[in-house]
Amino acid sequence: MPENWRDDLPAEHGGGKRGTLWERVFRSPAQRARLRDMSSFDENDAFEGASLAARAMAARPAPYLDDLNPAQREAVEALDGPVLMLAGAGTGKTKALTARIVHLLNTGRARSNEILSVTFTNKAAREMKNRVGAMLGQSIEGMPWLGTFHAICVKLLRRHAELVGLKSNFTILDRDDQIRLLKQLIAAEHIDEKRWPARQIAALIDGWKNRALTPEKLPAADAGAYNHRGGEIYRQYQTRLRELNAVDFGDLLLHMVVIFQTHPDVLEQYQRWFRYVLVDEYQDTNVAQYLWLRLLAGGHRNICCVGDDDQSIYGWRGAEVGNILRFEKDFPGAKVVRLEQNYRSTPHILAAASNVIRGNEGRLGKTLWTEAEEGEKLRLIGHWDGEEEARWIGEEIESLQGGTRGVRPMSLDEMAILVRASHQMRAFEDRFLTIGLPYRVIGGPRFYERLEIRDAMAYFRVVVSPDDDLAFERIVNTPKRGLGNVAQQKIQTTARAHGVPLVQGARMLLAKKGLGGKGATELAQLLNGIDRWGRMTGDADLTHMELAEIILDESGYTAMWQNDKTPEAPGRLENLKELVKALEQFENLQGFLEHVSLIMDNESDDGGAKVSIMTLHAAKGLEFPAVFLPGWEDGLFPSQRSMDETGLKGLEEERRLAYVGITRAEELCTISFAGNRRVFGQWQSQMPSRFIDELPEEHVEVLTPPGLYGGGYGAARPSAGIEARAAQADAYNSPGWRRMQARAREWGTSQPRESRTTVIDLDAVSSFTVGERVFHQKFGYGAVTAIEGDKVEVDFEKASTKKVVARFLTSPDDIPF
DNA sequence: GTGCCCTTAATTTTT
DNA sequence: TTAAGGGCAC
Repeated sequence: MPENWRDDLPAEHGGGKRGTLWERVFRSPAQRARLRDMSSFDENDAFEGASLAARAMAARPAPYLDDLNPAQREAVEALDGPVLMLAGAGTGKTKALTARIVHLLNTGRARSNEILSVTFTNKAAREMKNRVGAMLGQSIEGMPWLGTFHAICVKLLRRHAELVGLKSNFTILDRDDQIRLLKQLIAAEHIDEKRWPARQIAALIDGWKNRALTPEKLPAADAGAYNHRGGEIYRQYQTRLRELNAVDFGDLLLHMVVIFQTHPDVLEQYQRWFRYVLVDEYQDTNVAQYLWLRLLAGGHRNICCVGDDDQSIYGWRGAEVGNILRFEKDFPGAKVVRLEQNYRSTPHILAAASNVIRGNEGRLGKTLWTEAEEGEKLRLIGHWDGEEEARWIGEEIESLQGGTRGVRPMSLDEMAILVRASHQMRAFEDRFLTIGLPYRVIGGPRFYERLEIRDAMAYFRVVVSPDDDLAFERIVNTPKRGLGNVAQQKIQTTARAHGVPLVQGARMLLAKKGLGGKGATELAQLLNGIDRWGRMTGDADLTHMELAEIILDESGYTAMWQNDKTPEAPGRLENLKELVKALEQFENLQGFLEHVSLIMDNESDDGGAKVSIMTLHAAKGLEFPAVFLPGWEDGLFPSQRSMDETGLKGLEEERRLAYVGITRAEELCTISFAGNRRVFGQWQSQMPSRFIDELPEEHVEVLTPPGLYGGGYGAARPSAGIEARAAQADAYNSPGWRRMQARAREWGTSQPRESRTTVIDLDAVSSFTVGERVFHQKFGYGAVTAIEGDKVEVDFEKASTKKVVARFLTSPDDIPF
């Protein structure tokens, strides 16, 4: 594999090997093109890229420019030097970005393999490739350096792996592998995994890598995290990864940054090769990505970053809004172009979104405008509880299908429900199942993250590279082979003692009869299988799909699910079939694995119109004629946790999330909240989201909440416990209640005149002091011993010391007896 | 070694 | 409430 790497680079740097084998194996050009697009090493790209550029140049006139509005055109034509394209929601960002690539080719500034364009998701990369192809009027070949940060870093790192102590065929670990590895290290360090979960250190390490911190550079404060062992575990983890010849996702970037920083010659090469750099969704870059970009663009400064500071919603996973806010300082003399003409939403929707986002400090600032007709105002409605909200939205969706209230009839495909947290989806799914409304959930566990798929892939991994220890560990006792903890321990010990991979260790263990009975027989059989399947990879008479099936059948994996009687089993078998089908598009198992470790998405849909349900995060970049935004309640949205953990910063990110939500809507946007909601099985009263106050009234229509006037209002009320009664006293003084009242007066609409809604003032209950006496429904009385964000450690009188969420604690004084 | 029960905790998630 | 993971008993 590594010998192909030069082909992505300009001819003077190598290349030359033309794909003879390639052509022999794949007869149709279309098939070759598809494969090239998917596999990670692109033979011929340099060659085809150059010819594509040449052809593009021949077509001098630039009709794609005529399609652009003045701002877009300005951003497209400013080819040299740093450019920041501030692209508001729905302002034709991708169009401008693709036009810019085409323009670079068309003017002969760069050949297609000299342009580095990075995105965050594979989906975005795919779309860009397609659109560049469409604009050029030919297929998508020849943009070898258009891809995600991670995909591009894999390609680069494979070439320079030895500079960071890896071999170029390193494997990429996913989250599961990462956790498994860390658990081993934690156990070896005799750290109590219950008190210090592996997930926690994994999150810390991810965070450090996002900030481009190697173990050596880790500040003392960080190293002291995780019970003073964080830095040490991190160091061990990195060492272990090197031993395994593996990297995690964070490493892909981190290693490249380190290489660029410590090998100026390498960096210089790439600075010359990538004559133009383009970055999509710049507001989502983390420190490592930022450094990587700054290093690469450091010479010529031909960097164009596209983004929208108002849509930065990934701070919790390391994104730094600061990167985009600071752009002009980082690149003095940068040209900043604002795309403000919106082609998506009505004026009402834009006005509402703008007014909400105005509440944030330190924005770069944009004013979205549109030529669209006025359309419907946003609609706001309150409900008694979450179930009623789901019921109402279900009915509303059905009436929208037929056309209602002056809105044209809409297909279910044109409607979406966007929630803050995925647990909110349940109410809708339940409801829609009962009324038979077709829906699809977007996001959620991805195809390649499913248990059976990961197991199957672990089998493939072991077959392709028998020293993949993590994969071997995963499948050694799946299906059950009588190789439990003890047997696995023995294999580990033997392998460690001889410094060999587990598969070999297992062999040695068998050879010296270190394992008896059923386990020994089964293990021998498995090892034989791995051997045999491995040899079959070279068998010309066997397609890799057939091989995959053989592996899954002979290993007993398929049988395991066939014998499984749980309701999920048939679905899992179905998924396995799909997996084998997916293999078809690849040259061999190896190529497939390579691809899959980076590309974890799969959207299969059986057609038919459906309402989409997804989180606000998943909705970024999408648009729908009709959007429902349920659950606008303080604590849920904005999320209490977000505010507790990061304070104002968190609140502002939540506000951006609100902005993203509203701006997904093209024609109709409906916001709703519920007065009561079941949270962790307990009824809780909610107050309307503070973001509702930020909606400009002249653009909002308040719908009369029907449920609040019909009979059974009191009857439907869930039984109020002590907590609820305690809070009732304060209900009429709570900010939420006052807000509702004020609203109703102001807007002259009929908000509930009388409500038995019991509102707990969340601000009041979450502030405790050390030493304070508190009450917990389950554990009784206790004294606060420590406070950590929204978690409070309490020494309970009738139970041990526990960490509990502050929300579940009350001050004893509040409870009227 | 497997299976069941109990404890525990509970946003957002791409690569 | 529910889901997942760990510990314990068979």
